[in-house]
Amino acid sequence: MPRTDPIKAVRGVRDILPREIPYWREAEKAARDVAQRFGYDEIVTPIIEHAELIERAGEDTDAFAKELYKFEDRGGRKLALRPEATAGVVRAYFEHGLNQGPQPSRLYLIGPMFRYDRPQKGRYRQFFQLDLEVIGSASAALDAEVIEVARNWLRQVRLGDLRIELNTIGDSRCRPAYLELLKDYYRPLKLKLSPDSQQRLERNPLRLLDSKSEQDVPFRSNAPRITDHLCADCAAHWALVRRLLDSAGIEYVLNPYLVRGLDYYTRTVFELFPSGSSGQQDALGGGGRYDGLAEAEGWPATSAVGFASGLDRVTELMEAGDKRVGGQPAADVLVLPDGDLVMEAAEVARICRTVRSTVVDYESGKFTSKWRLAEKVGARWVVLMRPAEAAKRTARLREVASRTDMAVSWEDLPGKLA
RNA sequence: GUGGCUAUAGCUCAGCAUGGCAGAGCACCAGAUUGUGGAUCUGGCUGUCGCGGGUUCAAAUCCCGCUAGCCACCCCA
Repeated sequence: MPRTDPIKAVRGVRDILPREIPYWREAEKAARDVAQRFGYDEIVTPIIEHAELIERAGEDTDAFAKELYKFEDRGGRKLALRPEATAGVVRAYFEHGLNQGPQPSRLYLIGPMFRYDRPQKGRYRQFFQLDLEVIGSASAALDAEVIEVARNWLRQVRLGDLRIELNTIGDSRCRPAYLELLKDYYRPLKLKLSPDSQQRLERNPLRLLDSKSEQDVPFRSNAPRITDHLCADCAAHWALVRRLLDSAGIEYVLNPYLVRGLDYYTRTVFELFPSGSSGQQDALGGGGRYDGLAEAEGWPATSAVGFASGLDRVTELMEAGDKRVGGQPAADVLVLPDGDLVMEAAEVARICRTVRSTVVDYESGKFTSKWRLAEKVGARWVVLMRPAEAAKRTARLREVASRTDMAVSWEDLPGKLA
């Protein structure tokens, strides 16, 4: 028989091992707690959507062209694995008439997203996001609220030491004129720009502002700023968002070079970073207002604002910052039979389990060395069973920390352990 | 998608330049010892050396291809 290769995980996806699970649980619980306190309802949408739903949002960006998991199902439908939550949530909002209820709808979603990207640490092809969306209101107060929810969540998972970067990118009334100004500024400099930026100049000039290339950086400080060219409504909105954040005691830094990749974004954009970091790939999350998306997807024009955060990175930082040694105990009680006491040990474990989590070490082996296992399991008590005692339905109960040791009848174990 | 680095035991890695018996620490298993305990000592197990091909008497080592991970870029909806 030829040997077959063992089948490994698909490129770019990963297993979340038991050691990491407590952080995921904690992050999710904190998200639900905070979201619910602000009146957000959970929504679950499918992982697969019509490819067109996703593609409408950003037709000619690289991201959608190259990084979308796209396939045909057996019925010939062109489908995609969702690369983000917003498009699906907005679809569901209209499709099920949430737009007919009280406005706005405050929604949150936790789940896996998929992008066919070249993998790196913290960048997986399947990754998990917490997503918040407030659909059906243009109020600046909601821009600030979403930021506050995001910040409170990160605080609750001990990542509250944040730098919140904030900017506005105008709307369909004032941005086109600004983009022309920006192009006019950069065109004479074109040959001095990086090759990437030369390409972006006509197609997506906003991205020149957040280029990381050393060639490009010197020119941007003299570039026109959107904040000097906002229409009256956008300027008022922008001022109000900042006032609301100020009065909420939320600190932020204005970053005139913070932009978002897609056209449907309007007005407020923001990103949250751990305070120490500077790299853009360290972002814990980001979001903004997207008053143009609903219309791009064929629904009535509807204002909305949202936030998304990668749970993979958040849980990674939670774990890195966790001073506690060792994991959660897997069980409180370890039953340790000495010799052939399988039936008896199972019965004693069943008794202990009425009050405490309990495991039995059924493996035969040197009795004395089994103490190590008690430590590894994190047990607080060990129940020692020897044949002579077992015959009388008694055992020795030892408390690991205090090293106390007493003879106990099986029936008294729950009382002692409680 | 582009460029670079890497892949050897469950984990962290040495060995590779200059081809010649597959190694260490940790972990695991067993034994001894410590008042039945985390320490110490002794012994042991664990390898398609990422995969495939080539060169060679001989390949973990050199060459080519592939796969995967990591770093930077790109992207970040």
